[in-house]
Amino acid sequence: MDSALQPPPPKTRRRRKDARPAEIIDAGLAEFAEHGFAGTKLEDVARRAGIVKGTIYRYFDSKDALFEAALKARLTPLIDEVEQLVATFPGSSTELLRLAMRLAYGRMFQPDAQALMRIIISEGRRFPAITELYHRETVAKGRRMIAAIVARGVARGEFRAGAAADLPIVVMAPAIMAAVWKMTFEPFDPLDLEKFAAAHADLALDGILTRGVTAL
Amino acid sequence: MDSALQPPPPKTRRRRKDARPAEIIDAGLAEFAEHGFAGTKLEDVARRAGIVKGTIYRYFDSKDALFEAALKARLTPLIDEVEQLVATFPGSSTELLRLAMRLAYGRMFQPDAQALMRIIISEGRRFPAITELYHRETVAKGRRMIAAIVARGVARGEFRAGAAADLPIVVMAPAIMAAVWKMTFEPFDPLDLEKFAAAHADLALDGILTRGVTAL
DNA sequence: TCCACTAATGACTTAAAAGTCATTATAAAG
DNA sequence: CTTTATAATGACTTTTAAGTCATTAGTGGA
Repeated sequence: MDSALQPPPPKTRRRRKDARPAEIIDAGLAEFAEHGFAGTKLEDVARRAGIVKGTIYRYFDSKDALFEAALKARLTPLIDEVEQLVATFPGSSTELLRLAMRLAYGRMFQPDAQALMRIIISEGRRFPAITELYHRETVAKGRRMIAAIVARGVARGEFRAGAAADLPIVVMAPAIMAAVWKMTFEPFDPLDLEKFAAAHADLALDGILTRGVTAL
Repeated sequence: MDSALQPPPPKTRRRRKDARPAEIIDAGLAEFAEHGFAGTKLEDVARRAGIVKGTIYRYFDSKDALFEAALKARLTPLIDEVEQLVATFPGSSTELLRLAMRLAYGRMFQPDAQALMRIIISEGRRFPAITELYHRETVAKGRRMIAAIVARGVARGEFRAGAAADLPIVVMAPAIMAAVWKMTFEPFDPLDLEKFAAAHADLALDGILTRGVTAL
């Protein structure tokens, strides 16, 4: 059932200079996500990539080098155009926020994004340069995006000002918790992403929408 | 400046049969939190505990055994009485929710609790039994507590029913994100806990409170 | 004060995984 | 078809850290 999917590994040697690095990186990312940096064996990475350990060293100088290369290669920066979108979006801020949340959920739960996140959380402290890069290209941009959306909503009178509007990251926070939950407790206490995203939107919107009358 | 705080390690051997295990566990927990399971060297644990590697084996059979013992020893279960509290609390559900949030923030950001959390997130997949224990004693109880509070609020007409009330964990989610944030991005983008907790309460409450009139 | 028990030591063995390199075999060029 | 360059191999060395144990020395009891 497993071997039926992959083409059975060719018995003959193959020289594939330009396909190798990406394959090694894929294999490495998967192993690093599963076992952490220290727990990953290059022999396992090699096996997963269908090669032999020595071959890795033709393309990467060391385990460290592979680790950095893998993360850098698979780190997809948030496109800056998202900010453009916020500036030119025609609809209501509620629609815009919902759109942003859909984008966030659609993206954060991709296997690759999850692997990256897990690695950053687990190993980030030991690789500050990479954490900083990840933060700059992903986290900070996401934060700015939410801030822009909330600011727009407040400016147009659709969202109320207040503590949440001052620290807009709190609006997206549940999505991040969901990601962490999935990578940790999913086997024991699975989380229904659809329902969760709905609950998140429900909570966030009714917390941030202006209303005619405020109770209490 | 470092050596001024600790009493300088005694040059003479000391026999301290009953103090050792806890000291080794403390040292181990710190090292595991910092370097992960595979990345932790028992020699470093020993140095941190002011002993020598061999001594660890007098008290623990293996690295694995120390790891499990350390986590189990420092895992403080949420007390079941919290549910009692919910049942007998005299004030409004808003007050009760705020109280629960204060408890959660007060507890989750203790160094020990943070270390535990970081280890569970990083290593949990490889130690399912411990993850399950952590989930049962901490996560599930916390979840039940929030659910009880929200249910009470809905029953008393203070909180509105809806998606968020159906999945009450979303109400606490931002606190968990804050914990993850602190353990990962604090050096690059520090998070002001006071402000964050306020923003969280602001968002959550205004999302969950019933109101006379609902806009849009 | 001395003895006996055992906590603690540190030098040791073992295991495992990182990293190296001479050899082999593939593919592309002539 | 042959040659040449080099990607790939796998057996190798080195390094690192887990785990062992005979020896040493604190400590509580006689």
